[in-house]
Amino acid sequence: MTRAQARDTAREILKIVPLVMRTVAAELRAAGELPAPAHFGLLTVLSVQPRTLTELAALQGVSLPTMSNSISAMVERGWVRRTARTGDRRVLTIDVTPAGRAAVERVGRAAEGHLADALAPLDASSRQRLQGGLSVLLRVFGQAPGRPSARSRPRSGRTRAAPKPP
Amino acid sequence: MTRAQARDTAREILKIVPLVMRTVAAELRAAGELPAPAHFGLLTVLSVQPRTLTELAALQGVSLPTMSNSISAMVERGWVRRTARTGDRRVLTIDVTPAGRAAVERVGRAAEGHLADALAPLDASSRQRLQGGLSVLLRVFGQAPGRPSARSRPRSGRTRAAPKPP
DNA sequence: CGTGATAAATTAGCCCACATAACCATTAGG
DNA sequence: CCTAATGGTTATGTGGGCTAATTTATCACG
Repeated sequence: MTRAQARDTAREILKIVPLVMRTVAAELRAAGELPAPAHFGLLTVLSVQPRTLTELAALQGVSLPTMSNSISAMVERGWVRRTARTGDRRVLTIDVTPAGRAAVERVGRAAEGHLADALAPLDASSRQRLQGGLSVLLRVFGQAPGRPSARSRPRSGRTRAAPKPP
Repeated sequence: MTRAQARDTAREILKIVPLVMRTVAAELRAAGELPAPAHFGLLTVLSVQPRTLTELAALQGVSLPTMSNSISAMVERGWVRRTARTGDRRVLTIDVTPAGRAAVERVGRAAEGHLADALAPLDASSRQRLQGGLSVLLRVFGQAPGRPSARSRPRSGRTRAAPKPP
């Protein structure tokens, strides 16, 4: 892809993606599935197999605190569980509950119901173009590129002022 | 498009679009262009021609208060201006300042720079699929569907009975 | 020509997603 | 042991989105 093509495509993405995002979010909101837009991908990932928090954060391209908070919210909704099933007691394994699987089903159907009206009039050619484009997007953005920073705090070890004896 | 196809596509969109959104937002944030993801489309729309707040809200598919706040933020950044140039003194016309046009240029270039690395390895076929898919998305989500928002408040003149029950 | 409905925009109050910085708890290794 | 590294959580801030309520201006009409 040439530079000029990359630029045009970048601008297209900047223009279109937020629009799609808002539309989908609004539809889910209207369907009473408030907290879905960001949690849906998470649930589908976890449906494949349980993961640790760090894995999830890397897969979704968000920071660890963000993922921790998202998981907390989903735990409160009863969609996932935090369990410590490895030998290392630091790591938590997140897995989906039956309620979580049901939620994926439900949100998927809600989204379908609302998007179908917009998508239905597409002819076969357009549908193929859309799905082809989506698959390319998945390949390009598939797993959180570009945030190599995460784990490299200097932290000179002198931070410990008041130790806390239990 | 069949029902089943619509459902699959809807799920794809739910899975991919937030990913793309986050990635792009993170890149712009890292580039020091914090407030861009949602404002970029706005600036490009306004670059074509000035608009009123209500028009903008409808075009972008957001509520009027949201648009008002976004515009306020952009006014503070010096990217757009609010002027009252119509006969109707209720309506404000929003137009882009030279600084706003420069910002579009700059953000476009920043996004290009960061997306180019991801997009460049695509072959011609993938690029065409991507752009084809984007154009379909634009057609489908092009202008805020779904929010007919039939504001049918049960009108009752000046009733102000219980505004804030704690 | 008032008066009440409607329309355009703003303000106030809330929620969610994301980020950093700082912290606690555990493990690894000299 | 003691120190560094690793996995998660808490604290705090920012921004975009919403609804409800308010303000200001225009319009329809008896």
